[in-house]
Amino acid sequence: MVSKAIPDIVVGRLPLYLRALSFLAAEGRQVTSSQELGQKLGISAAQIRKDLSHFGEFGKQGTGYDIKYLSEQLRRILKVTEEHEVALVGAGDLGHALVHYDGFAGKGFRISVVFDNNPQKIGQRLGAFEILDSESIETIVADRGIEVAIVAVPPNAAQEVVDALVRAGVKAILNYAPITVKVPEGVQVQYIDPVIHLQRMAYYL
Amino acid sequence: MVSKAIPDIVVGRLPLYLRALSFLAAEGRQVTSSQELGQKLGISAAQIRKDLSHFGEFGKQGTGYDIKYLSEQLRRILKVTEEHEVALVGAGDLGHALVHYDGFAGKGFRISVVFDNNPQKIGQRLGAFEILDSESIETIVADRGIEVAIVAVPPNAAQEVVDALVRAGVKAILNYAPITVKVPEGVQVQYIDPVIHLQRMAYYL
DNA sequence: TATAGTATGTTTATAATTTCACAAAAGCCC
DNA sequence: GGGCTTTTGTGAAATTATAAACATACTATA
Repeated sequence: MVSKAIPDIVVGRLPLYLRALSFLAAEGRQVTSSQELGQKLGISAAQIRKDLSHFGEFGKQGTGYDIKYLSEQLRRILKVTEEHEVALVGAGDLGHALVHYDGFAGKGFRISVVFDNNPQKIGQRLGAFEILDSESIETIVADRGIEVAIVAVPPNAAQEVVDALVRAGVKAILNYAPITVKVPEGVQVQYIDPVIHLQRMAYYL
Repeated sequence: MVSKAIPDIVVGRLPLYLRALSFLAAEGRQVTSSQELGQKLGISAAQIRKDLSHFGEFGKQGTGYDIKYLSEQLRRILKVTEEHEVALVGAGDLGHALVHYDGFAGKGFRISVVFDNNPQKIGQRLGAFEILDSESIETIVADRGIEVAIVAVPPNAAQEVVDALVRAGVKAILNYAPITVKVPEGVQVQYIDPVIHLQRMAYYL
């Protein structure tokens, strides 16, 4: 395999493979195959092999993939071997849920600072965190070298928050606000909006 | 345009168009173009026109699209003109956030019943709802003819909950639990897992 | 050690998706 | 009204993605 640009769609599937491997590992399994993984994920075995082949050779013919080894390799490829610090902006219901979410553990991310612009909330505690003033995003996020942020604010505040995060040097933003935000080249945004998912399914009802 | 099977990927973009149109409408705009929409969404103008052409002709040459009219048409196509009742399973932090989320209003969905399996929570109130026993999912969801559900329970309970929802006749499930669940033909599942999105972005850091 | 059975990695073929390019229609302005 | 500009809807072309097919390598077993 020769190093070339990897299609986004391939990179997008790697976390799914990693997640499936984690579950197999949790069941005490040692080895799996592209066929088994594909079955679990609803993806063809050929596609999984092809996706992995972009990055190297991780399996053994006749046997399959060592779950622990492939997981390690995927974590390395995805750069989630160490935990990235994450700045959370928005200490509402969703922010509350995210701070208490235990699904980040061991997956490469750790919320390490929480901001809100509501004077009633600033200085209060949210889980283990003191809620900081959104005004200080630029300085604090930049000082700590945080590259990843989650935006969980109302839609009308989202662009403003994103702008501050970008100025602070954040390179990856997970946006729960249901608006498409503008960011400069080199900054990534992904969106989570339950309405979009529900509407996609409603078409087929 | 001739009626044929519409690619899923096209259907998947329609909610994005609808969302962008809603924002333009909220700004008081009357008319837009494929170019403007594309710019806002990061999608090419040609693709938007081609996507829409699967369903009919909604624009006017030289002018563009009437925002109100196109929104109506998209809502009709997506079957979100009326609000679908949604069953929410899981009254934890995430369930709490979803019940209080105001983003569903006018988008075609309304949470109308909440379940949990924790005896401490059953019978308590969550927002406007009394939390019902998950054991009663099958009867209550079926009786009310609910077709859409949101699963916000821990991963080890998700498959079981999904099975109950399927038996109750649910046809569309939005799953926040980070596992791929098995459902029979004809039942749709979409997933929301922040870790997947964060890991996708981490690759490019 | 030979044979049958598996499962990978890669090549080839097929399918799906996106982009391009342009005719036709509509608005605008003189 | 005529010419200019804009923007749609849509075939054709280009690109990208998926699936199929297969040679090779490894395991197990007799």
